[in-house]
Amino acid sequence: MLLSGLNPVQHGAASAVKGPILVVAGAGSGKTRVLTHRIANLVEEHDIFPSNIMAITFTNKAANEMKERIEALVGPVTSQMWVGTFHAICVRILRRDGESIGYAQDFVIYDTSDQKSLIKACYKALDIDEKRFPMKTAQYKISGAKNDMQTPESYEKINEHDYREREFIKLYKLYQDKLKANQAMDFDDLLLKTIELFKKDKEALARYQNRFRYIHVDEYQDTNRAQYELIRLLSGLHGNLFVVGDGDQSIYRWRGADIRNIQEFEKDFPGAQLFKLEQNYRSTKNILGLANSVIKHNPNRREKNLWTDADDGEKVHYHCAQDEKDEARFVVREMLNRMREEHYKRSDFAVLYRTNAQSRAFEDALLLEGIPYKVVGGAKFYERKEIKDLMAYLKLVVNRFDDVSFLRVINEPKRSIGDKTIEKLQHFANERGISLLEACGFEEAYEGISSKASTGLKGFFSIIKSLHAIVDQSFVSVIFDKLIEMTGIIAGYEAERTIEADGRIDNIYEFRAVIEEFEKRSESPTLRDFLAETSLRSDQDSIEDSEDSVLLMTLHASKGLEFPIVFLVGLEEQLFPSFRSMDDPEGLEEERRLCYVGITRAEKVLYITHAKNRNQFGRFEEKMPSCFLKEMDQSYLEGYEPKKGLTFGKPEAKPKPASFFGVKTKRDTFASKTEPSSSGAFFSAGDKVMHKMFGSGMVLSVDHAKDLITVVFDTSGIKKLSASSAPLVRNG
DNA sequence: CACCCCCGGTTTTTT
DNA sequence: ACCGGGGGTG
Repeated sequence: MLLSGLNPVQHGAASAVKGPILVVAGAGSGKTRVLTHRIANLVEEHDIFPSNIMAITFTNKAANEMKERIEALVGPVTSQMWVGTFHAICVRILRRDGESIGYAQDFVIYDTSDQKSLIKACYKALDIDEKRFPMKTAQYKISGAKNDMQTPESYEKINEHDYREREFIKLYKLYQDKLKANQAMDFDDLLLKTIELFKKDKEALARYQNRFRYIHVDEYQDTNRAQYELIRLLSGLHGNLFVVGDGDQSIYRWRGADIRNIQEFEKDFPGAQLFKLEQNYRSTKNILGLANSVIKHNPNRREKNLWTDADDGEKVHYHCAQDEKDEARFVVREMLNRMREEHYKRSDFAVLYRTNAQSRAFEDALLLEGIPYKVVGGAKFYERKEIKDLMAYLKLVVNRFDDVSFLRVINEPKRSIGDKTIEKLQHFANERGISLLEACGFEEAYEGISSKASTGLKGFFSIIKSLHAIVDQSFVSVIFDKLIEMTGIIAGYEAERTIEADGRIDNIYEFRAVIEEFEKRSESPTLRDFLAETSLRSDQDSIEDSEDSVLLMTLHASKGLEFPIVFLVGLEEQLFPSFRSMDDPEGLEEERRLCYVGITRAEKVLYITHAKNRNQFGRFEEKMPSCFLKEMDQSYLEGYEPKKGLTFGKPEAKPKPASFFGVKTKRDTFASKTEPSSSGAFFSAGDKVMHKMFGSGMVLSVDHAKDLITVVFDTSGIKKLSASSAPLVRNG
């Protein structure tokens, strides 16, 4: 009954119970359906306790959706299941059992920027020249070593005769020691430390093996060695491992994902059953045909024949634009037409690109037409300085050993504490083998430190101490409010009286709203859990289903999603495929898989565009069409005339000077002011205005330097628009 | 000794 | 956007 809606292969996969099972699931073939039905089936038909089930997903959003879909099938059974990402599940395990490997419950998680700060401190201690050995390289190498499950010790053994590696080995060792001293783990550590725990503490391993008798892994093609090892350990006793994936959609090789995991599953887990889902339920024949024609250029892939019953649909639309602005204008024009003539909603559209920097042109074009949009990832909320500062404060409240966070906020806001004071404090802490925060608790630490700086340090210490005292019995929002009050952070920004500072205040309030939302939703609304959840948020997690906005995102961020109409943009050599991947064949294959992922996100309509000229790396460059365009089977395309498409005309507009990162330079601002503005209207705060999409509203602020106007609309809320060109008129 | 302003460098993809 | 360095000020 439960499985009656499935096709025969789906049915076979979902009804299998014991042993290792591999489901090779082509794009849009209903893999989530199979996963949810299989879990529902275990509970309903085989009386497996929900608490014996674990499911590992790629994002938290996917985890929540999976729970909802299981409950829709068999009722409220998921509260005892563990459904989450690898990282979230590891945190859960380490919170309970991390003590066996020397980590207290209150360890903190370092994101990439905390990691960078720590590496910086190591550079200083080891006197490594950043110019000779860039920090980025070090960061990349450390992560690479960890993804390959190399500890500093094992890495040293392998490379002991390579003198060029000596410096890195020292760095890696010190980095790891400092993480431990700070009671912190980076993203990779979450996996490695869990493995370390299981290898060291057999009793703990047996407990988890006995509890999780049925383990599921989604997106198996993107697991790395550590993740592979982890599920091997977890499933080692009962051997019921159900993995789902598609080698053609493996796009995280650069992050350590090992495509061999899925290619060699049957070797790794003898006796595995294999199911191949090849019927696509998502896309039209034209879209699917195009996707197949691209991916077949990859050698070394498991042969697969994805097919569909769906209609041919429209041919895939190809458009060659003059430059990135023209490309964006074309895309937005098509959206407006489709909305007007075919009544598509804004949320039916997605623009997918290779690099985050490409979003700018589309944002500008959408802003101009007043179409609400959301950029997934990109300039991230949690990477804003004020948010990172607050996170650092909160981390320190939980974990007094966290020197990285201490250094970040000890002088934020200004407390007259500079390099010299820090040096003295650091010296004192080093001598005693204690953390910087702990050092603040010793009278002797203040010797030789000016009274001004001492006052600052003591004030800071007492804030953290008093918050730490209430951390276990207070709501996060209460701790947060006290923090804001005691540090005077908002008061400080208010005193600045600049638009920039006002923006920061807005962000802080938004952060507070995030906390409240967390408190309402979470089963365990502790500060510790809030910090972990926030650190492990994925970009996809921020997509809200209810919001009717056009979505802009990278191809990587689009993994697992689908949209009625997709614009796959920027198909140019050096951009997509990326210039960094061109020198190695495996890199190019991964770019091709990325292209395949992009095409197969589309349900009904797909547009593919490229620009003849593009501002890239601050230069206006002529671009060649992507090799992927040439690989596409032309019979699925419309508007692509190879000869015409391949010849270049002179760029229409005179190249403008580069403005790096899309931030408008002074020169740009000047230019835009002298150009005739479409509305010509000048607004000021308090003006009542009318907008053609958002209706009536009131101007909150105008920033001429950034050409931004902030308006609160009666029905659509607060929007930031282009001051010179948004379709706004004064109203009354 | 701390603070402030200006400038230059940095983005392929991310948990 | 953010970070760090350099140089001037208090």
